[in-house]
Amino acid sequence: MPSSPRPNALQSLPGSTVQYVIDTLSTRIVSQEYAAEERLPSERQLAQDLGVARNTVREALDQLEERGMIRRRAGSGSFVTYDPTGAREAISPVAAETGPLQLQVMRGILEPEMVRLAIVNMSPRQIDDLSEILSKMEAVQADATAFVRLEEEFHRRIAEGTGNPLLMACYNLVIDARRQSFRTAMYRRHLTPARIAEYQRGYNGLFNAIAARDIEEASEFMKLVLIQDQKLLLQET
Amino acid sequence: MPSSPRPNALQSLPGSTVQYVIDTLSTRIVSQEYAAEERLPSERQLAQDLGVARNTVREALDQLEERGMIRRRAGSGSFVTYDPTGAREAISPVAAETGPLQLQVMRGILEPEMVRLAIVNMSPRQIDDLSEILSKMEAVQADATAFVRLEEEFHRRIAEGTGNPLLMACYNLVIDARRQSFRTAMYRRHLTPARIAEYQRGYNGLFNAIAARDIEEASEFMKLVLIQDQKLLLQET
DNA sequence: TTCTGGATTTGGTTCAGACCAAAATAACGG
DNA sequence: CCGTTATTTTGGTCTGAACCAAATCCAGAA
Repeated sequence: MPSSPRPNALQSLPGSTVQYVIDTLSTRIVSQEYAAEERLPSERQLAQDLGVARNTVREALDQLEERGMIRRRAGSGSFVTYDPTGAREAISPVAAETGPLQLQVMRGILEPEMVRLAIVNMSPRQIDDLSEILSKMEAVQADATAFVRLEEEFHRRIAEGTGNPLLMACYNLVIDARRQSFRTAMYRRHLTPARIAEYQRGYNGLFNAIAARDIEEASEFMKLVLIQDQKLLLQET
Repeated sequence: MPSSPRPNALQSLPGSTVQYVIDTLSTRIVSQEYAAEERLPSERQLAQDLGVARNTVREALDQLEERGMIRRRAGSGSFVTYDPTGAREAISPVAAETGPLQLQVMRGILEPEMVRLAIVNMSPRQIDDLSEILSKMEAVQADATAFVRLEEEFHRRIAEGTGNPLLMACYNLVIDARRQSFRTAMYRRHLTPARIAEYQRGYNGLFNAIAARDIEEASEFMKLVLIQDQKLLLQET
């Protein structure tokens, strides 16, 4: 019985059948028929329900995944990652497929060298700007989200301080991935006031080293912050 | 008759069979086995030649199309749109404003670490592919442009070997900048056959170190190639 | 020769089925 | 009650086949 539960989708539409599945599913997601962060039916189930082949469902899910509406885990299922209520920022495809560990690896490569370059290139004015960011960071008590935003800005300023456009472009990708990681992995859960204070000490030391143009010290502090991030990462199961 | 011209691809590799087709075709394109702007064999033909299903060939072509290496016209065929001479490729804004020195700095940061990661992540198949590129590089006598293209492909494969999408994305920016730099600075002026031979020795050592999974050795060879590039750079006024 | 119309080739889409590997779940033994 | 093992579920990949529509090719008519 391969007949036709579905009226007809084989007409007129651009890339018709797959598009039909995409439209159907994305509508259900946006309308929260499939709630955020919850599982949607298995591919085989969807194929049967919609009266199409599993292949077709897969292709539709591929595109939804690229759009950042769902996330898939082999053996587990497909999950909605679309938050209709919240700030909907476009996530780059790279960020989406970068895991927390891969992010840490990349940061471990870039950041220590980046701060070295920044130190020998930053103008006093840029350092002043940095200190302003630091002040705001030190004012934060418990607002994890605000703190992470400021961290991001702090890092971005350091990248700018290198004066290397290629490095800045690369680091922007890293920042995107980091923001994405923060959203999905829910760092904030573990970013307690005590830990924030710990980070503040790290960044304070980092800034002082930069202001003093102490390259090795700054590089070490940069690694320290990275290690703190890693600890936070390991807190999660 | 559907048997196996190709040894076996059904093992272990991440997305293996499709990847095999992608690698095979992109290598042929880069090495100009399929000349620029010319037709490549039909999907059905390729499927038969490579011993895979047409579906698989299609998926590979999809990705090559996304990379901008080919263009397809229904009823007509698939055509190479990759110009190894670099005549009219869109240069990213970053590449445009990145200087040769800044490029070298960035490569110095990324490449030695990249090859480390690649060594512990590359599958034997990926290493085989790498050796194939190397062979083509060693066959080059005096064609500087072709050699640089192959270098680029060699590096790209190493970046892919890390399995880190974020790193790959970053390194793609580096490659763009490098290509741009090559065009403007006219490396080829100084890329004499003698120097090409020098590079070939460097890459040969690099590959052997990778194949032997000798991390430190590989990292050193990677730096060596970089230094050779720097020398070439200094030749220019 | 030129034009026209069908046959052929080529990419585009969908289907149905098979097998794999990772994850989750159930069953079992301590 | 917990830990371990077997089973099932789920996404991931590949195959082979069929049909469509756009381009192209080619033979026959004007």
